[in-house]
Amino acid sequence: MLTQTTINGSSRQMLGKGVRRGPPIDCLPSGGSIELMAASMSFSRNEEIYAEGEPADYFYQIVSGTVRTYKILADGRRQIGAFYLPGDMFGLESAEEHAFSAEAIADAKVLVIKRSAVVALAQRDSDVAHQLWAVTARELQRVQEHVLLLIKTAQERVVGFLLEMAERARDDNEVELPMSRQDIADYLGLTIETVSRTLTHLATTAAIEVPTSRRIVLRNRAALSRLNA
Amino acid sequence: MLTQTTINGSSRQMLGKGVRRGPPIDCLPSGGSIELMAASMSFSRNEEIYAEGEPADYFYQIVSGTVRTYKILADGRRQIGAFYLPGDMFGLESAEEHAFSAEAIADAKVLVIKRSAVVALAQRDSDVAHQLWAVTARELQRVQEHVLLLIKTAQERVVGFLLEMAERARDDNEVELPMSRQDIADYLGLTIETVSRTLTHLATTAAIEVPTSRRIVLRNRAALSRLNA
DNA sequence: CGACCATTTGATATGGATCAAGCGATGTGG
DNA sequence: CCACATCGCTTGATCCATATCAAATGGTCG
Repeated sequence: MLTQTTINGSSRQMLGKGVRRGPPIDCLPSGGSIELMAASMSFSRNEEIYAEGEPADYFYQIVSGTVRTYKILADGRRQIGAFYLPGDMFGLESAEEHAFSAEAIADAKVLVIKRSAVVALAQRDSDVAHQLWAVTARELQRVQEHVLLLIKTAQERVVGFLLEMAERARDDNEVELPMSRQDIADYLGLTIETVSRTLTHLATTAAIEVPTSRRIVLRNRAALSRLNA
Repeated sequence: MLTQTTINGSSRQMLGKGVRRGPPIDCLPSGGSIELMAASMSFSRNEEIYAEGEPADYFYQIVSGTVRTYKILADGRRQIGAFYLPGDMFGLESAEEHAFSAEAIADAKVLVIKRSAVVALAQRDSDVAHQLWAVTARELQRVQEHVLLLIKTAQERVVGFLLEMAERARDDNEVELPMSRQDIADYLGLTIETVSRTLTHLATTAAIEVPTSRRIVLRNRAALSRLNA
């Protein structure tokens, strides 16, 4: 369990769009396996899934749509921690409370699992425990790569982002971006203008093609990899 | 087990300074608890503990000294991932192989535990499994805070670094820095000059005092916190 | 004492931010 | 169905924080 396939196979009982801040009711049969405890929830564009500082009582896995996690700094700057795509799990970052807020970027369907149930199951089933650890370790690795992105030049960051998204996409030469330029900028620690200019520049050098602002075709992987430092 | 106190209490069998790349021999009694499986190793200043890409067969915990983990980018830039102080565990970041290299900053004594032994124990003992997860989750949180540092201004980064170090020190108003300015710069994604100038500036404004280059006294926490954004 | 290394300080250059305006797509009301 | 407002994105001009290049200072060890 806790893997994409297993959990994905269990979607049922939509709690319905528009249910906000209302974590799933405990009305599901608490069978012996995790999937029986998962509830599906839907969130519309820009709807909050949870807020920073809230008790982290649930784990989440994306069924469809995209989610961003973020933090607002004291001076209003927003840092996006991650983008989560279908199959990705999120919300298990912290201990007692969420370190980041989470919002749907586009309408999203999400599986929600009670944290305590998973933890309890993990206590009995060492496989579950191991997977819990593995998911967290993978997330750790992702954040470490994010750190490496943030020390690079603007061009390297944008290229790194495109390559990352391409890797996660079906066709890894064409990326459909669910997020806005502002989201990308806040993820990369750049301004929207710099992101835009960089994309334009990459298109000028024929490394990429931008048929529509949300769709990017990687034309020259070699060149991009080179620019990735 | 896996906690600082338990493991710390078990240091024995120094494999000796100068043993390089030689993970501990499996000569220790593999009793039922982790501490019986821990070997102590010593590393001198700048000595490599493990390299990026090596199989991650061991977990480490610092007994004394300081360790830095880092990555060298293609163009020679070095990014420091973390500084580990006595009591801290490291090396459990990744799955199969180390994502970062690790070096002793100052002569260090480190407890080394076979990864497979811990994992095996975790399979039987759910407490161990839970702690394994907890340590990884805490590390994840630390890296997330590092990300937040990296999007800030130079002054905010330096102040954030000082506050972080102060928090980890005994006397949280006086910090003894085991690492060089270059290490700090590579941790913060700045140049050595900018770090130096920023410290000088903070000293000028009486927020800190720098009796020697490796010792920093926090004079005005309120001012520092304000500068931390 | 003299050499070496870490750190600081100074002068200048530059990448990306900021401020500002234009453009194209999408949607809304008349 | 068209006029217009809105929103997301791009493009342009200028500014500034930090990098870069260079040199001076200070501390440590043989």
